[in-house]
Amino acid sequence: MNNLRRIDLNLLVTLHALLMEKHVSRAAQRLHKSQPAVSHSLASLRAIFDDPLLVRRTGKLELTARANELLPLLTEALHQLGALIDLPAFDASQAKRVFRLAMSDYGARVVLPGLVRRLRSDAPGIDLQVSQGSRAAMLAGVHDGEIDMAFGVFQAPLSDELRTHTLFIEHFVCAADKNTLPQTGHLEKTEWLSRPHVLVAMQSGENNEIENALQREGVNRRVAMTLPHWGVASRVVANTDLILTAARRSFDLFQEDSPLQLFVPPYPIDPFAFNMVWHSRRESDAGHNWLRQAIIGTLIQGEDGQQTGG
Amino acid sequence: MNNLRRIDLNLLVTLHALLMEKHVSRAAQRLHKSQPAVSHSLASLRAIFDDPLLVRRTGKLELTARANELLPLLTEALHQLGALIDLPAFDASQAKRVFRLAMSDYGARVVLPGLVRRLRSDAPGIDLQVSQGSRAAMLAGVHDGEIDMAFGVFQAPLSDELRTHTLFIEHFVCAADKNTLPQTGHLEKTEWLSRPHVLVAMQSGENNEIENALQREGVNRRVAMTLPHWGVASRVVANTDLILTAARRSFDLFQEDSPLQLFVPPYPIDPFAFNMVWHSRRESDAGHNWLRQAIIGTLIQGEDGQQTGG
DNA sequence: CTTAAGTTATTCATTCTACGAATATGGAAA
DNA sequence: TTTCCATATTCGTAGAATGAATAACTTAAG
Repeated sequence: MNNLRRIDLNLLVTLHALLMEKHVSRAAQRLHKSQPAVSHSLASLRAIFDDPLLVRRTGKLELTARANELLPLLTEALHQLGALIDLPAFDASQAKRVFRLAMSDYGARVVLPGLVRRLRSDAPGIDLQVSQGSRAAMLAGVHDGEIDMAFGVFQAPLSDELRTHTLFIEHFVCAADKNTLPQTGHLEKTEWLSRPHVLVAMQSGENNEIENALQREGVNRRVAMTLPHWGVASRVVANTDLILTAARRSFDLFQEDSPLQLFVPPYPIDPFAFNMVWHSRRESDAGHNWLRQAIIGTLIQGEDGQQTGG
Repeated sequence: MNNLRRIDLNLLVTLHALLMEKHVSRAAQRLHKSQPAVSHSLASLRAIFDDPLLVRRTGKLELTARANELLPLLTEALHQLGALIDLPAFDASQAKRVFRLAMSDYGARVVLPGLVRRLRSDAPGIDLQVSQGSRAAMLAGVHDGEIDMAFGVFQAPLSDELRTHTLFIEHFVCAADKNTLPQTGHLEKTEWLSRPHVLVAMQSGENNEIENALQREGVNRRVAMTLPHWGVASRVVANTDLILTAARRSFDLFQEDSPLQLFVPPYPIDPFAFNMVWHSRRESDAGHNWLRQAIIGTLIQGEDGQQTGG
């Protein structure tokens, strides 16, 4: 494909006209050019392909073997380019269609509010069907076409047919009742470890970046409570000495009168990439593209509004 | 495809570089152009596609939905064009391959001598396997891929997947022993009808242009002998009062000391088109193309050497 | 808020080249 | 040969692509 840089692609359009017409003057007419111009192009093409391409035979011009070989390939390729150029732009406001998304409740919390607002205003005809499943199940669904897009934490090297886009990098923050914290608004390692903790886990036994981080440091914390509901977790902490360490975006941020105080964990916890995954066959699906773009857009817009101090 | 004329296709190469790099300056570098040049191209592309294509987002350029939609299609189409350009020319002298041809003995008589000579000198590695069959069987063979090319008299509208090329238009001539003909060297209608005739027919009951012509005129001739062997037929006529009416090219022309005299039939007989037929899927097969071209070439070259006076 | 760094857009003078008018050349037919 | 028709060539020119310089943005840092 590098060689495309070396030649003038417009010559190929002229070549196509020439091979179809088998007549320089008529090809020129068809191209709205002069006969000498097309003759020039033909000379260039002959040099490029190192073949006469058109030869006189009993008065008429006929295709050489090489030209015969080129014609069908050329026709096909140019048709593709032609289709590309007047590909109609996707009109989201008129689109009527259902997309099937798969995500955890955390994903839903992060992705859906902004997206749904966007859909209602810009694409009222687009509906969503959200399902939930294990990472493997979601990927299988995407692969089989039962799911249009999956969201979550997926390890980078997926199947060749799957495409990934990192929507954002998520960090962990801690939350505790304001009244239980010192003036500084955060806890040092020892104080942090001495308090009881709440763990939010979709599935028990799933990869847990928090425990990994503590293990690396050679310390232990007491998990007084485990639950799978992000939204409930932050409410549980209020008016207790419990500490919740969870993905930043799982908190209702900037909530007035919140009894909770957020702070950076005293032990560094690996952030994780939250990804969107789809099948490569959907790459050229205008609607699918639009939705992906919309999701990316709403998440970036939401970024500012959800920014914490750190 | 008409719209391809309206835009500069080279812009699409630039577009591809831009979408791949997501970076104007790097795209320029990849294309060995300056940054302003690519920026200009980007402006043109934005006008053409009526879409920003690349937008700033947290510092980096990102693809719009439209661009995302275009990228895979564009990549595909440009790959095709790239492959087209450095398609290696077919090297007949090195080619090693077998072609399966189907033709009648008349076809063999006309096509093979010149073709085989050409193959031995220019493409010694190309072998031929010639088979014979009814018209329908030959066409079926071509259709199913068991036969690479078929030769014969085929009615114009064949299957959509089949391609036809008329190799030449064949006329009928008469032959008789020189000693049985008047000084003029030819026979008038009554004399011609009064003599016994030889009919060459591949299959009895096949379309017969000669009898058709006579029937149109409302006359009848006596066929004293029918045989399917073109080569033998002309030898049979020598030293008899028989008249042979057959395709011009079936005679060994310009044969010295031939006892036969050729002359134009007194009744006009419809000429027929002798065609080559192949499957459209072979259109872009370099070797197949070369052979077709070789066949056309040898038949045209042979044309002069076989020309009779009329 | 200001400055600095990095990137894209714009301007404009220059260079190139694709273009077409005129014409030469070639090939087939009469 | 001449005539006709089609392609190739020549060459001056108009218009487009190009890039140096620079403006305008955007983000990040001080």
